[in-house]
Amino acid sequence: MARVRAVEPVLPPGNGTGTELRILLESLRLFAHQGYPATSTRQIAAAVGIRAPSIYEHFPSKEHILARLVLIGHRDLHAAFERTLSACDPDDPVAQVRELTRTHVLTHVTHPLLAIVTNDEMHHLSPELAAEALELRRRSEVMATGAGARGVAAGLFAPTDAVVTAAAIASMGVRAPYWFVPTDDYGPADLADSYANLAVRMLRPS
Amino acid sequence: MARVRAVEPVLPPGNGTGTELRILLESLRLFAHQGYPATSTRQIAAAVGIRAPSIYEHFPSKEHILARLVLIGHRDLHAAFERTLSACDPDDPVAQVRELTRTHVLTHVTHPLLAIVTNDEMHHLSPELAAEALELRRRSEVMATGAGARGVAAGLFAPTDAVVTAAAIASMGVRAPYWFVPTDDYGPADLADSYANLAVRMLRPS
DNA sequence: GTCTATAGGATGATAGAC
DNA sequence: GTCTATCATCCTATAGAC
Repeated sequence: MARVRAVEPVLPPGNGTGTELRILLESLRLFAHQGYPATSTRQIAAAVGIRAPSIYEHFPSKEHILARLVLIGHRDLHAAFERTLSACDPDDPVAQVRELTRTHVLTHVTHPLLAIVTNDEMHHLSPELAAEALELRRRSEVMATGAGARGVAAGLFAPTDAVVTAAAIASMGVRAPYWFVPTDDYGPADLADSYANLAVRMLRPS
Repeated sequence: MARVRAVEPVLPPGNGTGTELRILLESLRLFAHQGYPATSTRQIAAAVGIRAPSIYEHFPSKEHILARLVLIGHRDLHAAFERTLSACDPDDPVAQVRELTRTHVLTHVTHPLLAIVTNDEMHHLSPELAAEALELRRRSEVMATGAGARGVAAGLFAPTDAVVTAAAIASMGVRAPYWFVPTDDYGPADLADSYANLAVRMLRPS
């Protein structure tokens, strides 16, 4: 049973080179398909084309590989949220919610393996190795809920329950990598548009 | 890092008794918190209060324990969908979507550990052991999308894209067990109501 | 149905040569 | 920075006593 389609592992730019990068990419592929505990250092090494002990020249432990991938995933979303908000009219909460939702969905479906490892394997990390990613997640959540709160304050949104609606909007993007298969007719940008429209409809007074 | 709150493991009624049931319950707890590959038969046995080899009197393998839990989870949702649809006016697609969404959310938050194991650990099963659950999932999807299609045919719904909207509605319920903490003021039924209202708003012409 | 003992192999990680 | 050899431990599952 496959958890995700067999796509080539890709990371956002600027996340290592050479053997270190190849360890990250093959770990990304294996962790996404098999899960972190079911993936052995020997499997990672074989996929990279080295022996297992050589991994420890690049990472101090298997857990540190996962921690790095989880951090990359959280940094990717956080940076994208910052770019998105800074490009929005600060007095247009509807646009902010729409664009943040677009960015959330696009980030998840652009790097589906990374999204799955970041969200579904993070719980295997010790608190120490998870801390930095958790802080980035918290700050991303503040940005998203802030946009919703400004819309409520401006009378543009009237959700029955802001927390529940925010969770619903986030759920759509988080689940997308598990089922979405882009086609020539309907690509990632189309899904992002559709979900952004749904998000605004969920928040607007009925 | 916890993937889910520490709640007592519970299964729908009629899923075993005695040692077999206790193996299922402790496996449910451990699989939900640690994942299937990271949970050993010794850990399950210790939680039950027996030795590891005794498990094999009740299940032929560790994988069969997971398969049973995944099957229970899929049966639970499928049976609840059948009850829900049969209690609905066949000519009222809005009520059907509303009640199916309610049932979907309620099923997931009533048995949060089961929902997490069913959805997130199923991919560790071989195709043979996953087959029966997959068929139930397929039939549940047919029921849900059928209700949406009847609403479109009746002119009550006008989703931009029916498949994408259906995925969005399902995503809300699937993610709920990961974050929802019921309180005295806002319980599972309240969340189910909120999400059912959101689902109808997502489908109705704007 | 439960136990002890154990088979047979995989695991994460280290030591030390090159 | 990669290798071979290996440690110490854990794994699922079986054999056979009670």
